[in-house]
Amino acid sequence: MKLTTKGRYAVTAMMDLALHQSEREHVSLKSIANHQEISVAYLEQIFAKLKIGGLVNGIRGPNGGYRLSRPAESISIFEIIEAVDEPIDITRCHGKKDCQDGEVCLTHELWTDLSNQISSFLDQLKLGDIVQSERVQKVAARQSMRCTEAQQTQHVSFT
Amino acid sequence: MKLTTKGRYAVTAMMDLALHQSEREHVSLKSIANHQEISVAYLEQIFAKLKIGGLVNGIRGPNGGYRLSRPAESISIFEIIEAVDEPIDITRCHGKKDCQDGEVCLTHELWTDLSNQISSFLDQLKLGDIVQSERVQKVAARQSMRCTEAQQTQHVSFT
DNA sequence: TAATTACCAAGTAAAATAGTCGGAAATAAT
DNA sequence: ATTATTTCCGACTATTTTACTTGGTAATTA
Repeated sequence: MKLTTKGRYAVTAMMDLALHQSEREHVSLKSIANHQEISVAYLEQIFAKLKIGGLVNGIRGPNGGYRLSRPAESISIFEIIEAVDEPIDITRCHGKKDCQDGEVCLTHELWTDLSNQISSFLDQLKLGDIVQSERVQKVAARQSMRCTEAQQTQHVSFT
Repeated sequence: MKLTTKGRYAVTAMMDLALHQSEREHVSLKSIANHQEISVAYLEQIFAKLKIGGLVNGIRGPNGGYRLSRPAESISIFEIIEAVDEPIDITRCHGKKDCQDGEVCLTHELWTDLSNQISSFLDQLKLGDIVQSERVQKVAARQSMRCTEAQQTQHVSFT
Protein backbone atom coordinates (compact mmCIF):
# COMPACT_ATOMS: atom_id res chain seq x y z
CA MET A 1 0.00 0.00 0.00
CA LYS A 2 1.23 3.46 -0.84
CA LEU A 3 -0.19 6.93 -0.58
CA THR A 4 -0.25 9.41 -3.46
CA THR A 5 -2.44 12.24 -4.71
CA LYS A 6 -4.18 9.65 -6.81
CA GLY A 7 -5.25 7.99 -3.58
CA ARG A 8 -6.44 11.30 -2.22
CA TYR A 9 -8.44 12.02 -5.35
CA ALA A 10 -9.94 8.56 -5.09
CA VAL A 11 -10.97 9.04 -1.47
CA THR A 12 -12.43 12.51 -2.00
CA ALA A 13 -14.25 11.32 -5.12
CA MET A 14 -15.74 8.46 -3.14
CA MET A 15 -16.79 10.96 -0.48
CA ASP A 16 -18.48 12.93 -3.23
CA LEU A 17 -20.32 9.83 -4.34
CA ALA A 18 -21.39 8.97 -0.81
CA LEU A 19 -22.68 12.50 -0.28
CA HIS A 20 -24.61 12.90 -3.51
CA GLN A 21 -25.89 9.52 -4.56
CA SER A 22 -28.94 9.93 -2.34
CA GLU A 23 -30.00 13.04 -4.27
CA ARG A 24 -29.38 11.91 -7.82
CA GLU A 25 -29.63 8.46 -9.31
CA HIS A 26 -26.05 8.60 -10.56
CA VAL A 27 -23.18 10.99 -9.97
CA SER A 28 -21.25 11.95 -13.11
CA LEU A 29 -17.51 12.37 -13.28
CA LYS A 30 -18.16 15.83 -14.62
CA SER A 31 -19.75 16.95 -11.37
CA ILE A 32 -16.99 15.36 -9.34
CA ALA A 33 -14.40 17.01 -11.56
CA ASN A 34 -15.96 20.38 -10.77
CA HIS A 35 -15.96 19.71 -7.05
CA GLN A 36 -12.42 18.38 -6.89
CA GLU A 37 -10.85 20.67 -9.48
CA ILE A 38 -9.46 17.79 -11.47
CA SER A 39 -9.90 16.76 -15.10
CA VAL A 40 -12.58 14.30 -16.14
CA ALA A 41 -9.99 12.29 -18.08
CA TYR A 42 -7.88 11.73 -15.01
CA LEU A 43 -10.92 10.83 -12.94
CA GLU A 44 -11.78 8.25 -15.58
CA GLN A 45 -8.51 6.46 -14.92
CA ILE A 46 -9.13 6.49 -11.21
CA PHE A 47 -12.70 5.22 -11.57
CA ALA A 48 -11.59 2.47 -13.92
CA LYS A 49 -9.54 1.12 -11.02
CA LEU A 50 -12.28 1.69 -8.48
CA LYS A 51 -14.57 -0.30 -10.75
CA ILE A 52 -12.09 -3.15 -11.08
CA GLY A 53 -11.83 -3.06 -7.30
CA GLY A 54 -15.60 -3.55 -7.16
CA LEU A 55 -16.20 -0.34 -5.24
CA VAL A 56 -18.38 1.47 -7.79
CA ASN A 57 -20.84 0.75 -10.58
CA GLY A 58 -20.93 2.87 -13.73
CA ILE A 59 -23.90 3.65 -15.97
CA ARG A 60 -23.41 5.19 -19.41
CA GLY A 61 -25.43 7.72 -21.31
CA PRO A 62 -27.12 10.98 -20.36
CA ASN A 63 -27.79 11.28 -16.65
CA GLY A 64 -25.40 8.39 -16.25
CA GLY A 65 -22.57 8.25 -13.78
CA TYR A 66 -21.46 6.22 -10.80
CA ARG A 67 -22.82 4.82 -7.57
CA LEU A 68 -21.14 3.06 -4.69
CA SER A 69 -21.51 -0.67 -5.17
CA ARG A 70 -21.93 -1.13 -1.40
CA PRO A 71 -23.10 0.97 1.54
CA ALA A 72 -20.57 3.65 2.47
CA GLU A 73 -20.44 2.15 5.96
CA SER A 74 -18.85 -1.00 4.60
CA ILE A 75 -16.21 0.65 2.40
CA SER A 76 -12.90 1.31 4.11
CA ILE A 77 -10.36 3.99 3.26
CA PHE A 78 -7.82 1.20 2.94
CA GLU A 79 -9.87 -0.48 0.21
CA ILE A 80 -10.12 2.73 -1.77
CA ILE A 81 -6.40 3.46 -1.64
CA GLU A 82 -5.52 -0.14 -2.40
CA ALA A 83 -7.75 -0.05 -5.45
CA VAL A 84 -6.00 2.88 -7.12
CA ASP A 85 -2.38 2.46 -6.05
CA GLU A 86 -0.78 -0.76 -7.11
CA PRO A 87 1.34 -2.21 -4.33
CA ILE A 88 5.10 -2.48 -4.51
CA ASP A 89 7.48 -4.96 -3.00
CA ILE A 90 8.90 -3.37 0.07
CA THR A 91 11.47 -5.63 1.55
CA ARG A 92 14.09 -6.67 -0.92
CA CYS A 93 14.13 -10.17 0.50
CA HIS A 94 10.55 -10.85 -0.55
CA GLY A 95 11.37 -13.68 -2.92
CA LYS A 96 14.18 -15.23 -0.95
CA LYS A 97 13.57 -17.91 1.60
CA ASP A 98 16.04 -16.37 4.01
CA CYS A 99 18.17 -13.29 4.33
CA GLN A 100 21.93 -13.37 4.51
CA ASP A 101 22.05 -10.91 7.33
CA GLY A 102 19.82 -11.25 10.36
CA GLU A 103 19.82 -7.51 10.86
CA VAL A 104 18.15 -6.88 7.54
CA CYS A 105 15.27 -9.11 8.48
CA LEU A 106 14.97 -7.57 11.90
CA THR A 107 14.23 -4.09 10.60
CA HIS A 108 12.05 -5.57 7.87
CA GLU A 109 10.11 -7.36 10.57
CA LEU A 110 9.71 -4.12 12.46
CA TRP A 111 8.57 -2.38 9.34
CA THR A 112 6.04 -5.09 8.65
CA ASP A 113 4.63 -4.64 12.13
CA LEU A 114 4.26 -0.93 11.57
CA SER A 115 2.77 -1.14 8.11
CA ASN A 116 0.27 -3.72 9.30
CA GLN A 117 -0.81 -1.34 12.03
CA ILE A 118 -1.29 1.49 9.58
CA SER A 119 -3.15 -0.74 7.15
CA SER A 120 -5.54 -2.08 9.75
CA PHE A 121 -6.16 1.42 11.05
CA LEU A 122 -7.13 2.62 7.58
CA ASP A 123 -9.21 -0.50 7.10
CA GLN A 124 -11.26 0.30 10.18
CA LEU A 125 -11.92 3.81 8.93
CA LYS A 126 -15.06 3.56 6.82
CA LEU A 127 -16.22 6.00 4.21
CA GLY A 128 -19.55 6.21 5.97
CA ASP A 129 -17.96 7.21 9.27
CA ILE A 130 -16.28 10.20 7.72
CA VAL A 131 -19.19 11.38 5.61
CA GLN A 132 -21.58 11.10 8.52
CA SER A 133 -19.42 12.88 11.06
CA GLU A 134 -21.48 15.31 13.09
CA ARG A 135 -19.50 18.37 12.18
CA VAL A 136 -19.71 17.72 8.47
CA GLN A 137 -23.42 17.04 8.60
CA LYS A 138 -23.99 20.39 10.24
CA VAL A 139 -21.88 22.06 7.61
CA ALA A 140 -23.69 20.30 4.80
CA ALA A 141 -26.96 21.46 6.28
CA ARG A 142 -25.78 25.05 6.21
CA GLN A 143 -25.36 24.42 2.50
CA SER A 144 -22.89 27.22 1.72
CA MET A 145 -19.64 26.20 3.25
CA ARG A 146 -16.51 28.26 3.36
CA CYS A 147 -12.95 27.14 3.73
CA THR A 148 -12.27 27.55 7.41
CA GLU A 149 -9.13 27.53 9.49
CA ALA A 150 -9.52 23.78 9.66
CA GLN A 151 -7.77 23.59 6.31
CA GLN A 152 -4.65 25.10 7.81
CA THR A 153 -4.02 22.19 10.15
CA GLN A 154 -1.86 19.18 9.52
CA HIS A 155 -2.67 17.22 6.40
CA VAL A 156 -1.80 13.80 5.19
CA SER A 157 -0.84 14.52 1.63
CA PHE A 158 -0.69 11.85 -0.96
CA THR A 159 2.44 12.91 -2.80
CA MET B 1 2.48 14.88 5.22
CA LYS B 2 3.17 12.38 2.52
CA LEU B 3 4.39 8.83 2.48
CA THR B 4 7.24 7.68 0.25
CA THR B 5 10.07 5.17 0.31
CA LYS B 6 12.21 7.94 1.69
CA GLY B 7 9.93 7.95 4.70
CA ARG B 8 10.26 4.20 4.99
CA TYR B 9 14.03 4.40 4.84
CA ALA B 10 13.93 7.06 7.51
CA VAL B 11 11.73 4.99 9.79
CA THR B 12 13.72 1.79 9.35
CA ALA B 13 16.97 3.70 9.84
CA MET B 14 15.61 5.14 13.07
CA MET B 15 14.62 1.63 14.13
CA ASP B 16 18.18 0.61 13.45
CA LEU B 17 19.43 3.41 15.65
CA ALA B 18 17.04 2.54 18.42
CA LEU B 19 18.10 -1.10 18.30
CA HIS B 20 21.83 -0.62 18.23
CA GLN B 21 22.66 2.55 20.11
CA SER B 22 22.67 0.62 23.37
CA GLU B 23 25.48 -1.63 22.13
CA ARG B 24 27.73 0.92 20.50
CA GLU B 25 28.28 4.53 21.40
CA HIS B 26 27.33 5.68 17.93
CA VAL B 27 25.79 3.96 14.92
CA SER B 28 27.42 4.76 11.60
CA LEU B 29 25.58 5.29 8.36
CA LYS B 30 27.77 2.58 6.89
CA SER B 31 26.29 -0.06 9.18
CA ILE B 32 22.76 1.18 8.52
CA ALA B 33 23.46 1.14 4.80
CA ASN B 34 24.42 -2.52 5.06
CA HIS B 35 21.30 -3.39 7.00
CA GLN B 36 18.91 -1.50 4.75
CA GLU B 37 20.62 -2.18 1.44
CA ILE B 38 20.82 1.47 0.55
CA SER B 39 23.75 3.75 -0.31
CA VAL B 40 25.52 5.75 2.37
CA ALA B 41 25.23 8.89 0.26
CA TYR B 42 21.46 8.63 0.13
CA LEU B 43 21.28 7.95 3.85
CA GLU B 44 23.31 11.11 4.38
CA GLN B 45 20.59 13.13 2.72
CA ILE B 46 17.95 11.51 4.88
CA PHE B 47 19.94 12.01 8.06
CA ALA B 48 20.58 15.63 7.19
CA LYS B 49 16.83 16.13 7.40
CA LEU B 50 16.46 14.03 10.52
CA LYS B 51 19.11 16.21 12.11
CA ILE B 52 17.37 19.41 11.10
CA GLY B 53 14.24 17.90 12.58
CA GLY B 54 16.11 17.47 15.84
CA LEU B 55 15.64 13.72 15.93
CA VAL B 56 19.28 12.64 15.81
CA ASN B 57 22.73 13.85 16.81
CA GLY B 58 25.80 13.17 14.67
CA ILE B 59 29.38 12.70 15.80
CA ARG B 60 32.24 12.81 13.30
CA GLY B 61 35.45 10.89 13.13
CA PRO B 62 36.33 7.22 13.56
CA ASN B 63 33.73 5.33 15.59
CA GLY B 64 31.47 8.27 14.99
CA GLY B 65 27.90 8.04 13.82
CA TYR B 66 24.46 8.93 15.05
CA ARG B 67 22.32 8.60 18.16
CA LEU B 68 18.70 9.39 18.80
CA SER B 69 18.49 12.83 20.35
CA ARG B 70 15.62 11.69 22.56
CA PRO B 71 14.38 8.39 24.03
CA ALA B 72 12.80 6.17 21.36
CA GLU B 73 9.62 6.17 23.44
CA SER B 74 9.12 9.88 22.79
CA ILE B 75 9.77 9.84 19.05
CA SER B 76 6.68 9.29 16.91
CA ILE B 77 6.51 7.79 13.45
CA PHE B 78 4.75 10.95 12.38
CA GLU B 79 7.70 13.09 13.41
CA ILE B 80 10.12 10.93 11.44
CA ILE B 81 8.08 11.03 8.25
CA GLU B 82 7.41 14.74 8.62
CA ALA B 83 11.13 15.38 8.97
CA VAL B 84 12.11 13.78 5.67
CA ASP B 85 9.13 14.51 3.42
CA GLU B 86 8.40 18.16 2.95
CA PRO B 87 4.68 18.82 3.12
CA ILE B 88 2.62 19.92 0.14
CA ASP B 89 -0.45 22.09 -0.08
CA ILE B 90 -3.38 19.78 -0.38
CA THR B 91 -6.52 21.76 -0.87
CA ARG B 92 -6.28 24.23 -3.66
CA CYS B 93 -8.21 26.80 -1.69
CA HIS B 94 -5.49 27.04 0.96
CA GLY B 95 -4.70 30.68 0.36
CA LYS B 96 -8.18 31.93 -0.33
CA LYS B 97 -10.39 33.18 2.42
CA ASP B 98 -13.43 31.43 0.99
CA CYS B 99 -14.28 29.00 -1.75
CA GLN B 100 -16.58 29.81 -4.62
CA ASP B 101 -18.34 26.51 -4.43
CA GLY B 102 -19.52 25.07 -1.15
CA GLU B 103 -19.10 21.56 -2.46
CA VAL B 104 -15.36 21.97 -2.87
CA CYS B 105 -14.98 22.91 0.74
CA LEU B 106 -17.20 20.11 1.93
CA THR B 107 -14.97 17.40 0.51
CA HIS B 108 -11.90 19.35 1.58
CA GLU B 109 -13.33 19.42 5.06
CA LEU B 110 -13.92 15.70 4.97
CA TRP B 111 -10.41 15.12 3.72
CA THR B 112 -9.02 17.27 6.50
CA ASP B 113 -10.89 15.20 9.04
CA LEU B 114 -9.46 12.02 7.61
CA SER B 115 -5.90 13.25 7.26
CA ASN B 116 -5.96 14.56 10.81
CA GLN B 117 -7.01 11.13 12.00
CA ILE B 118 -4.19 9.46 10.12
CA SER B 119 -1.67 12.01 11.35
CA SER B 120 -2.67 11.66 14.98
CA PHE B 121 -2.61 7.90 14.70
CA LEU B 122 0.95 8.00 13.39
CA ASP B 123 1.83 10.53 16.06
CA GLN B 124 0.72 8.16 18.79
CA LEU B 125 2.83 5.38 17.35
CA LYS B 126 6.23 5.73 18.99
CA LEU B 127 9.48 4.35 17.74
CA GLY B 128 9.98 2.73 21.13
CA ASP B 129 6.67 0.88 20.95
CA ILE B 130 7.62 -0.83 17.73
CA VAL B 131 11.18 -1.68 18.64
CA GLN B 132 10.10 -3.10 21.97
CA SER B 133 7.25 -5.19 20.67
CA GLU B 134 7.31 -8.64 22.21
CA ARG B 135 7.59 -10.56 18.99
CA VAL B 136 10.51 -8.53 17.75
CA GLN B 137 12.36 -8.81 21.05
CA LYS B 138 12.10 -12.58 20.88
CA VAL B 139 13.40 -12.51 17.36
CA ALA B 140 16.24 -10.23 18.28
CA ALA B 141 17.15 -12.58 21.09
CA ARG B 142 17.35 -15.48 18.68
CA GLN B 143 19.96 -13.32 16.97
CA SER B 144 19.85 -14.97 13.55
CA MET B 145 16.57 -13.97 12.08
CA ARG B 146 15.17 -15.19 8.80
CA CYS B 147 12.62 -13.58 6.56
CA THR B 148 9.42 -15.27 7.57
CA GLU B 149 5.98 -15.41 6.01
CA ALA B 150 5.22 -12.25 7.94
CA GLN B 151 6.86 -10.35 5.09
CA GLN B 152 4.23 -11.63 2.70
CA THR B 153 1.36 -9.83 4.43
CA GLN B 154 -0.04 -6.44 3.61
CA HIS B 155 2.47 -3.62 3.61
CA VAL B 156 2.19 0.09 3.72
CA SER B 157 4.67 1.04 1.05
CA PHE B 158 6.07 4.49 0.82
CA THR B 159 6.14 4.82 -2.93
C1' DT C 1 49.72 11.61 9.62
C1' DA C 2 46.37 8.61 8.02
C1' DA C 3 42.06 6.69 8.42
C1' DT C 4 37.39 7.30 9.34
C1' DT C 5 33.45 9.39 9.83
C1' DA C 6 29.89 13.20 9.36
C1' DC C 7 28.74 17.12 6.59
C1' DC C 8 27.65 19.74 2.27
C1' DA C 9 26.28 21.08 -2.57
C1' DA C 10 25.30 20.09 -6.98
C1' DG C 11 24.14 17.26 -10.52
C1' DT C 12 21.75 13.14 -12.94
C1' DA C 13 19.21 8.82 -14.58
C1' DA C 14 15.31 6.30 -13.90
C1' DA C 15 10.88 5.78 -12.30
C1' DA C 16 6.46 7.24 -10.89
C1' DT C 17 2.97 10.54 -10.93
C1' DA C 18 -0.32 13.30 -12.92
C1' DG C 19 -2.36 14.38 -16.70
C1' DT C 20 -3.72 14.62 -21.98
C1' DC C 21 -5.65 13.02 -26.33
C1' DG C 22 -8.52 10.71 -29.52
C1' DG C 23 -11.61 7.90 -30.01
C1' DA C 24 -15.56 3.91 -29.27
C1' DA C 25 -19.75 2.09 -27.08
C1' DA C 26 -23.94 2.66 -24.55
C1' DT C 27 -27.99 5.19 -23.39
C1' DA C 28 -31.48 8.80 -23.08
C1' DA C 29 -33.91 12.68 -24.91
C1' DT C 30 -35.44 15.14 -29.04
C1' DA D 1 -32.82 8.30 -36.53
C1' DT D 2 -30.06 11.76 -34.67
C1' DT D 3 -27.79 14.04 -31.28
C1' DA D 4 -26.01 14.80 -26.84
C1' DT D 5 -24.19 12.81 -22.96
C1' DT D 6 -21.85 9.83 -20.52
C1' DT D 7 -18.81 5.82 -19.46
C1' DC D 8 -15.15 3.18 -21.27
C1' DC D 9 -10.50 2.24 -23.36
C1' DG D 10 -5.64 2.57 -24.89
C1' DA D 11 -1.86 5.02 -25.75
C1' DC D 12 0.96 8.81 -25.16
C1' DT D 13 3.52 12.77 -22.63
C1' DA D 14 5.20 16.36 -19.33
C1' DT D 15 6.49 17.01 -14.87
C1' DT D 16 7.98 15.72 -10.56
C1' DT D 17 10.08 12.83 -7.40
C1' DT D 18 13.08 9.37 -6.18
C1' DA D 19 17.21 7.37 -5.70
C1' DC D 20 21.68 7.80 -6.46
C1' DT D 21 26.45 9.81 -7.77
C1' DT D 22 30.30 12.76 -7.56
C1' DG D 23 33.55 15.49 -5.44
C1' DG D 24 34.73 17.60 -2.05
C1' DT D 25 35.44 19.73 3.33
C1' DA D 26 35.59 19.36 8.42
C1' DA D 27 36.13 16.97 12.63
C1' DT D 28 37.98 13.35 15.32
C1' DT D 29 40.51 9.28 16.64
C1' DA D 30 44.41 5.89 16.39
